[in-house]
Amino acid sequence: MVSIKDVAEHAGTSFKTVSRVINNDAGVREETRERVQAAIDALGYRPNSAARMMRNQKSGVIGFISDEVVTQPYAGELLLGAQEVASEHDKVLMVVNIEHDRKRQQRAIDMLLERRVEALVYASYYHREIELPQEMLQVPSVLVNCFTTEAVLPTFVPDEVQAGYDATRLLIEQGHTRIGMITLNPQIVAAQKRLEGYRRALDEAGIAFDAELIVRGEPRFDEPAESACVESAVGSLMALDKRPTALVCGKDEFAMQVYFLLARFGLQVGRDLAVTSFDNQRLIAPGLTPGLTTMELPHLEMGRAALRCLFNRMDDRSTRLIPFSPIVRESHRLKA
Amino acid sequence: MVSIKDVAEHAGTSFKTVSRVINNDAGVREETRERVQAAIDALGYRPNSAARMMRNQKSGVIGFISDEVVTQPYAGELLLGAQEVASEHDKVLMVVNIEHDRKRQQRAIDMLLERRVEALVYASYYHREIELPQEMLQVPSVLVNCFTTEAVLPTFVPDEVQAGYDATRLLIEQGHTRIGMITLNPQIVAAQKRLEGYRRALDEAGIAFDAELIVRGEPRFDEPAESACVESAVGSLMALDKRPTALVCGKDEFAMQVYFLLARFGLQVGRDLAVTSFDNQRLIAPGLTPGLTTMELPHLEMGRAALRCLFNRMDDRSTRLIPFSPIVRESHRLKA
DNA sequence: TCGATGAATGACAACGTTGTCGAACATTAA
DNA sequence: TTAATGTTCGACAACGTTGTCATTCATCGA
Repeated sequence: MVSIKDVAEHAGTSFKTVSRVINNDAGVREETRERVQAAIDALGYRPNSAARMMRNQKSGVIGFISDEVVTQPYAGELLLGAQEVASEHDKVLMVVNIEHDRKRQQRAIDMLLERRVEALVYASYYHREIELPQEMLQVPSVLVNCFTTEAVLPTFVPDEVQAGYDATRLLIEQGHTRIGMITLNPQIVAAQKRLEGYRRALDEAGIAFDAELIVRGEPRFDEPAESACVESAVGSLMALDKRPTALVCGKDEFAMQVYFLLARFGLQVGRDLAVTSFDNQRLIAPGLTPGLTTMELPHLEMGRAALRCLFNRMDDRSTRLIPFSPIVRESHRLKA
Repeated sequence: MVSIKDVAEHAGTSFKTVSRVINNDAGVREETRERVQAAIDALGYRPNSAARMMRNQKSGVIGFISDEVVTQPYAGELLLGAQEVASEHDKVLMVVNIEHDRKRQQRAIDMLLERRVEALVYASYYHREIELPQEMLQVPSVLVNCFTTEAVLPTFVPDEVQAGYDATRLLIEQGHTRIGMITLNPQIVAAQKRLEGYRRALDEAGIAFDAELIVRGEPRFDEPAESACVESAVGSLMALDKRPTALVCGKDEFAMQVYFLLARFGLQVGRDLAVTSFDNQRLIAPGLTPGLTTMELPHLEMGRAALRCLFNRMDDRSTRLIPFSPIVRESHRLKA
């Protein structure tokens, strides 16, 4: 590889002068600068970042550890937001997908620390508690879409309670009082907190909570995977004496299935049942008829916020709740 | 940061001996090795990869340039396959999303070359022709899911013709002879080649091609975005004197809409119309009833194959067609 | 003509590592 | 005992860069 010395020889200067030129340092005669620049272009010289890193003791790299952010639909936005802010600060992300694997996680962290990352981001694709790799305390770090029992790092998570509240409010405002909910696996944070938001919205509106209206759309971690879960959930709601007139779905996939399942009862979303949901999956939500009103997870914004935090050195250990965006289409209101 | 010299001092040896220990070089007395190891652990020493890179003239990094692989649903699998093979060879990927932006692309390439990547991967999220950044010829490179007019690099793309053929075959084998097709934007490769495969399957089965059965599900690049495109496509198919009994959909999203739209005509997928499609979007295909039979894009395999090619130094400029996987569910056959 | 001043440039060390070579020491054979 | 051999270890240079300091050279005022 061509080095600063080769350029110097070609330009007939000392290599230090070349260094000055590539760093735009003052104190180089214009004529010399041009001569050096010509040599750089002629030889196709590129500064060696490894050498720079050694001198400057800075890598310019931020480590991004994710369980499966990259492979999960829409969650990649998180990465996108992070990349955007990083590159504004002339940093690059080094992304490693560890796939929930302990060994890979350790290897990833070792590798990143050996590369002298200036900071670490740990991102989960779904909101959950994690066991913090202790090495993360050695460099400025943030958690995104995940958290630890005791808050030891700046943490950015979606505001699930608010989202549950908003999704329910949209229906209440349309006059509904019998509002069903198809929940996610109750062991995950989103399921619990969104239900909490749902109850808060009912309370506030003076609507009594009815446990019959809460049904599960997916199995618990310890239960066998079951494809018909949403089907039986919808079935049990429809079997009620007083059927719900509106439904909050735990995710857009549930909503999609609801659109289909309703047909069995001669019902239609948007005519007989109002629906809201969570995620705003681009593949599903806009393509349904009527378009699905859904709460979009703030992935992009979490990615951005986390990196801004790193650059602002706000290592205050606090947990920031990032709001969902309501994507209002038609499914939450009924047409006569 | 603690260096090899600090460790040496702590262990009472020369720093060269420490180097030998961390590299597992022969010729270190067991007792010395243990003493050094203890010092390493005590000080929390980690080798500085920048210094190693300088000495060894190797970065251990492979650059991965993508337009939007990360943000697009399922296409992240491509990245996953690449990462898998890379890490088998003790290399790390440095991923940069350039979002179809010329400047970002240039910045990304400069950055990667300055970091002395050992190879470059250029991946597009949808199969298309690209303009090759000339700098890619400076290091071993491969193209994934994209290609150049003149083949100058090893290229890995999905076998669209075969997929079109297979998707159609599945229906022909069920006895269908009136097979409609909802195509993607005809300006993209997938649309053209899959249609070619469709025609080949018909020819082979002795079924006459009928242009009326080919309708467009999405606008061309130069047309305004239109959400009702699939709707009118299905409408025109249903208005035919001889309606098709089977349908090949350009993507799972089309299929999803078809499931809904059919209801307007009192028809049902799986009873009145057999359907196949492309992509196997995890969010959609398994959740439809009946389950959608669809051709899965070989993203994972393309990622793997591309990196294997890099490691095998097979820079033969040839184009490798990677086969789709037929994901057979129920939608391609009709129940009485 | 001289020293003083400032601008332009170069010599050198250092960053942390590994390859090369030689030195020190122990062991073996004669 | 001596020489030969092998084992263990350290001194030194080099990788490509930038910061520090010194040197060269032209210019200027006295």
